[in-house]
Amino acid sequence: MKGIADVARLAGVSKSTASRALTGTGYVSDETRLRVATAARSVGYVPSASAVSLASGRTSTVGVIMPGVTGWFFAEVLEGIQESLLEAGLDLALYDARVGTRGRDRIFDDFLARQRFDGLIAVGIDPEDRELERIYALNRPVVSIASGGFPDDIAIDDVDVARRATEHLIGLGHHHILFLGGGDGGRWSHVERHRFEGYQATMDAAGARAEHAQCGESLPAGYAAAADLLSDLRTRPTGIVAVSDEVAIGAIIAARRLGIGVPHDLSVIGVDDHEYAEMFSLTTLAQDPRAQGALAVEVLLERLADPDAPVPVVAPQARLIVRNSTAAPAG
Amino acid sequence: MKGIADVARLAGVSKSTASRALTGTGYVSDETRLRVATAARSVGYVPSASAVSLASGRTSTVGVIMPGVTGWFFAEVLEGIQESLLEAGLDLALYDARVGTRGRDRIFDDFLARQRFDGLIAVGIDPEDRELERIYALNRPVVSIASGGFPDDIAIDDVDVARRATEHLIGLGHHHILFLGGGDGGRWSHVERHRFEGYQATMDAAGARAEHAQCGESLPAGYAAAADLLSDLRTRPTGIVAVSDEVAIGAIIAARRLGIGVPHDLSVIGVDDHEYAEMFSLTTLAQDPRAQGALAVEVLLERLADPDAPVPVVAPQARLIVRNSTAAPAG
DNA sequence: CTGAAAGCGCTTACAG
DNA sequence: CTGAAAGCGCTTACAG
Repeated sequence: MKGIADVARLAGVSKSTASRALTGTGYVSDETRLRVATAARSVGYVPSASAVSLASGRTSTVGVIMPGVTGWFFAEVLEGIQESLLEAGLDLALYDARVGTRGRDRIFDDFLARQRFDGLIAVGIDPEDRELERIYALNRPVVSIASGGFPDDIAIDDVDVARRATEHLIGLGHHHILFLGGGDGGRWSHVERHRFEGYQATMDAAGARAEHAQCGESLPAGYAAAADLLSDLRTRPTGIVAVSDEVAIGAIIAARRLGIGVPHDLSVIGVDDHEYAEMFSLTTLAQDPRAQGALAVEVLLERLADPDAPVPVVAPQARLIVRNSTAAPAG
Repeated sequence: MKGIADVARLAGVSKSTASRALTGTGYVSDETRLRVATAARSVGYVPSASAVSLASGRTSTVGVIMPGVTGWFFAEVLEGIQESLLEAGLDLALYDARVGTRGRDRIFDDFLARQRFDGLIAVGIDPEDRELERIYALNRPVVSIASGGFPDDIAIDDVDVARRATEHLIGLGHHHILFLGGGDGGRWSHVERHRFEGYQATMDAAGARAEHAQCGESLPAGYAAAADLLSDLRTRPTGIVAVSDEVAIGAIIAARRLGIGVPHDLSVIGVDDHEYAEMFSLTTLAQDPRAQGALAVEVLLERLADPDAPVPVVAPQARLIVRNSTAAPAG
């Protein structure tokens, strides 16, 4: 392990000058800078991360907290974040705070307090009050994606998205439209809640009756819930607004199993533009979670550079992609 | 920010004693230990991670390097690792080294060298020679899961797993069995290669002709490849050994679309026991990636505690789960 | 069992 | 533009 002292000696300068040359901070003559850089390269100098952190107060790492990495949205966001971070030369500390786990409590009680990061990106964590307090107590820049409780949240307008999805079905002539998603185990995430509200308001405005079937946030959950509600011919809707593409695709698979044609007998619309959306011809409101992750990094870096300058967040837009899972109702 | 000096002062001891009491290292009287602990709690003492690292040489973080977090296997492994790490009080530094990205090169060239971790877990990275060298140059404990190139890899026996899958179909009376997976874009991962070998050897032994269709490692890829190869009646196999459940499920969906009954007209067997396996009644060889992640952490911690004691790795076992995607061939 | 002192490897005012 | 010195906040021999 060669240290900065070795570099300095080799370049014939002091450690201070070597440090300034290497970090690009403070005045150094071009000639000296070059000599130091050459020396650093020739000894294979890699600064000690802990020494840099201790002396400078900066960790060069960003913390990411999310409730699991298993869902499509979270995995995509995480990759988007990671990609931008690698580009910026920053490390990523992952905190997987799945709801209801002991690990989540430990993260909020112990891990965050260690402050092994300069800033934090919170994704879809729907924090409880005490969790939010823990985060603010860090007194570090925080950027949130699709999370309740934070200002300037990076997220598509979930109310509007559900409104557009519902209007799409109404525009096709549907009246009996059901909202599938949310309320699983009595819990609603912020995202689920907002999407349901958008659906409900649109149905109200159209003079149609809102109807809800609860459902977990996964493809098998959508499958199970849809299999259930579609099996009764009398109560079967002609259209489903699904809280997400995973749920929508589960519903499509269930419908096919029951011999219910999509879109002939049943229209299904989702939100996301999931990796599988195309192969299921799913009409959906596309969002780009990877880009949201990249945006979060960008905003965080600006806040890190200047904590006082308010960085305005441009809200990501959802885009309607009409495929072949929606059509006018039969008859 | 209260430091250890504050704790020491409050407890009426020296910093050295406070440190020993807090870290549990070296002799301290029980009474002193208690007083220090109380003092630490009362001031809300949290040790500075960088100071601890610099002084002790330990980072209390584990690096995890994997080619993306998007696949089922990787996401599950990652959650298994994270859970165990949280339990052990260790941080997780994630390095997402997707094949062919600039990020991957930066990880191997720059990020790893910073050594911001005490040990590394490599998951499914199929390292090139120079990448492997970079890792060994770190001179830190490394544990690998489902990766080529490392000794003591934690993985199910992929050759054997494919053998068992193939024998399952042969035992049901199938002769025309195709292997779906691997070779996408000319690339074979170690896992794909091994599974194909197990399939091939079993077919050879049974005097049947091995047949391969290349396919990427995802559900839509399995769907597309299967849609292709199943559409020609004359060449259609009666059984498919899929490289993974995602590919197998894609194939099942494709078969259904084409009106090919599973398992009546086509048997499909996978490997994994994916989250969706049950809803597709998929016969598969189950593995538990979450447990593999936990095992990797366990092994790594032992190696960290005593780098010389060779820690034997108990290979995870795959378990055949017969569901309803496989049956005797029709006719 | 405890404390004084050195040291981990950098960065950062400060003086020149 | 450069260097000497202090300091970041701990841990760890070492002496007692």
